[in-house]
Amino acid sequence: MRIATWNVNSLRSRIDRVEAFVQRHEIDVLALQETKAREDQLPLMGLQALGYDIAVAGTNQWNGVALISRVGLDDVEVGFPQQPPFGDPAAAESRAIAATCGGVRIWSLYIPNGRKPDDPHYVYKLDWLARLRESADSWLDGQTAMVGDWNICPTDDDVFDVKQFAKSTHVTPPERAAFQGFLDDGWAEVTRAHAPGYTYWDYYRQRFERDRGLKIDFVLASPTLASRVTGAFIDKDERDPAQGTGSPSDHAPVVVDLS
DNA sequence: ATGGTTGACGATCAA
Repeated sequence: MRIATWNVNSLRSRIDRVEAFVQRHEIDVLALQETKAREDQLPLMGLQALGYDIAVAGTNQWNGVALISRVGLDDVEVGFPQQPPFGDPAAAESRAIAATCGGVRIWSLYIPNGRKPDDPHYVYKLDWLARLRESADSWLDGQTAMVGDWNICPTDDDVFDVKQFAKSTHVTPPERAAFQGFLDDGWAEVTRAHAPGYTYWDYYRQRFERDRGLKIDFVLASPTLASRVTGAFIDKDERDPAQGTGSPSDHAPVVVDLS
């Protein structure tokens, strides 16, 4: 089975790319983030015609997650819709959706960005991660994957220039500790060993062309699922403005193969 | 410190 995760930065504007991507790589399950639309706005007929079932969560233009599967899509669950403490409904919505696909429980996650370390959204990010970790502990026994945009660079190697991020989110010790907490609990990050390199490049300053990016998209697997991983790769072509139709997402998809 | 780019119920905000 082949699964993938992709922060698509608007599913409406990227639907042609998504359809081409799942066909090109014969993807069985695709987790999407930043879909940026309600389900009734999404042109999903093409994916359905290709044999995919679709589950969508999200109602605003910033967040939104989805799961697309051609190997079953059962027991769909929308997770962690709690309001942030400062009461910003836009930040609260639709950051997690789960389904069982081909016997694997898959969570598509869009961890809160945090904006700035002194912003209330940063507190919300850490709180959200703590809540996810609490729930995730009970999922370790199964064949479970938590995939998506974690908005954390776990190591200095995951940032093109650490000095430039001195006053930024994604690299602060509390964020890294939050990520490490999942690993301490027994989750395995299964993409890094097979697929080094960045997964995100900002749109401006020709960051992609100069390979000045971040590694923030990860697949965390429960022990039994991790033992099934045979490979992984980052589809950098999908981030290349010179390839495909229209502008690319600022993230590249990450693909993982399971035995 | 600022700017640069992209997307969306666009006249700014979020990333």
